[in-house]
Amino acid sequence: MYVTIPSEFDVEARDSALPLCPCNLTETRLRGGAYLYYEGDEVDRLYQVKSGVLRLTRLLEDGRRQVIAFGYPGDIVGFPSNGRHHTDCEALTNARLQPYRRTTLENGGSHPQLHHDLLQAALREISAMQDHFMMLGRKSAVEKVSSFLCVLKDRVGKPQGQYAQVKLPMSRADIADFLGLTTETVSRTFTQLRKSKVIALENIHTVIILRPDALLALAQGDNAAQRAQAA
Amino acid sequence: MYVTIPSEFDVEARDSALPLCPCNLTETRLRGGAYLYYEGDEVDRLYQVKSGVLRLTRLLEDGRRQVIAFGYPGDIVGFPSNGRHHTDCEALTNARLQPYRRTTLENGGSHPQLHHDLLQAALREISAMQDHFMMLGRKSAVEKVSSFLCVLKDRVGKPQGQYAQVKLPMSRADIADFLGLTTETVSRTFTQLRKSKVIALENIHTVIILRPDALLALAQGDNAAQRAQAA
DNA sequence: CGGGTTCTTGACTATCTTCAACGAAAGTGG
DNA sequence: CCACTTTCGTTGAAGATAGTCAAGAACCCG
Repeated sequence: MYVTIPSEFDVEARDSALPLCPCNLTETRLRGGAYLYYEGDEVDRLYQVKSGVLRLTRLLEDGRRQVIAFGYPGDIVGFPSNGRHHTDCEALTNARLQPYRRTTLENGGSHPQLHHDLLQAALREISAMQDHFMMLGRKSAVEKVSSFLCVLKDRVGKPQGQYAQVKLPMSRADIADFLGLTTETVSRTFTQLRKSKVIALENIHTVIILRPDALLALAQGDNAAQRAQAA
Repeated sequence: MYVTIPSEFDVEARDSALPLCPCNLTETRLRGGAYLYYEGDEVDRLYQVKSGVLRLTRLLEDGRRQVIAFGYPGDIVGFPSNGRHHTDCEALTNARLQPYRRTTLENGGSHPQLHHDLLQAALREISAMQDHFMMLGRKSAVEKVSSFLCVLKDRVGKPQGQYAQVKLPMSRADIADFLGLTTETVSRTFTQLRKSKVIALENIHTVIILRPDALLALAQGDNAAQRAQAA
């Protein structure tokens, strides 16, 4: 999952559910905290998340970390480059995964439909990552955090009374490393959104979206919304 | 082209030259300043850059811009998502391009080898973009600019006496929008590198790399290098 | 319950941006 | 070809945003 602003051109083709799966392999299960693969590992399988949440990370020698993506249900993780994984992948919660052979992606073979679908998933991945560039390069802390919550609301928000509830299985540090911020800034931004009644925190890992419209405005850098909120 | 730190795992498979091309279509030529496609256009062809430099951009409603990538010789641009382009693409210089049919990427058809190569290019694109995330999210201005120059030196640097020369066909604003900075910061960082004799500017669009080792150290956030340079 | 981790908050600082001015370069039209 | 205009790049000063360092609170887990 990347933080993408659904563009006008995608409205048609939103993959709301999980397609794929004329399955050749049986489901993989992973416990929260377990690693699915490490950077440098030879790629044997790709996986589509069926339930649970994964976290893909890369490290710099000096310890700086970037969370590349979170893997939510429907997402496909493990695309190879030169046959290898280029991130670490950890399960943040218990997770169920549908594996696909790397050869199905790369050669197709006996599964032309699946081959095609995996390729399309890779292409959508490229486009989604481009959106994420915009976020990392050009958005403020408030915009980043608000965008993040908006995307999660749309993808995995659950109705909770008249509001939407979003569970955050990842730590503040994970969110920070995903958005290019520090944990302190993420924490402060949550506080700020909470104080301005845009969200509420049911507990540390559960957010209630009180004013989705305001959150969206903040996500898109609406300056009026920023000022109203500061007051 | 993204700013990627060539990882230890890629050393094997560096595609130094341009492979591909068991060509089905004839070369396209583009004048500097001309657009190859716009965001939202239906994708008909992908293109491999044979000469010249392209610039891929996305815009936000409020005018903020992100340069997604520069297309240098060997790079492939125009990967579709849901059949459409998700960036604008402009030629920064006159350019020659090898077109490939979108159907060759998506269906293969009569060109299985080409189909495979295009797919591999898409997968390498994903990995390179992941590197670039790290840059946008976690690097300082000096690290970003130094990394950028290092990558260009390795990809398109020309020997100039005992030094390497790098041409920058793009504007400072393009570099800034690529690295997530402002033009002022890019300009100041160039000045800083110039004053510390790591680089020299032959003219505004031509950089001489005087101390590649120092540049690399700065690119990787070597703090000793930073301090030495500040002094 | 206790110890360790994670989250929040505060005070301070650094980095980068913003705003503004100026000079250099490049494009335009007589 | 030269003057004029416009764009682009550089520099300075001031300000804002996010980062750092540090401490305390909340949470988690055995």
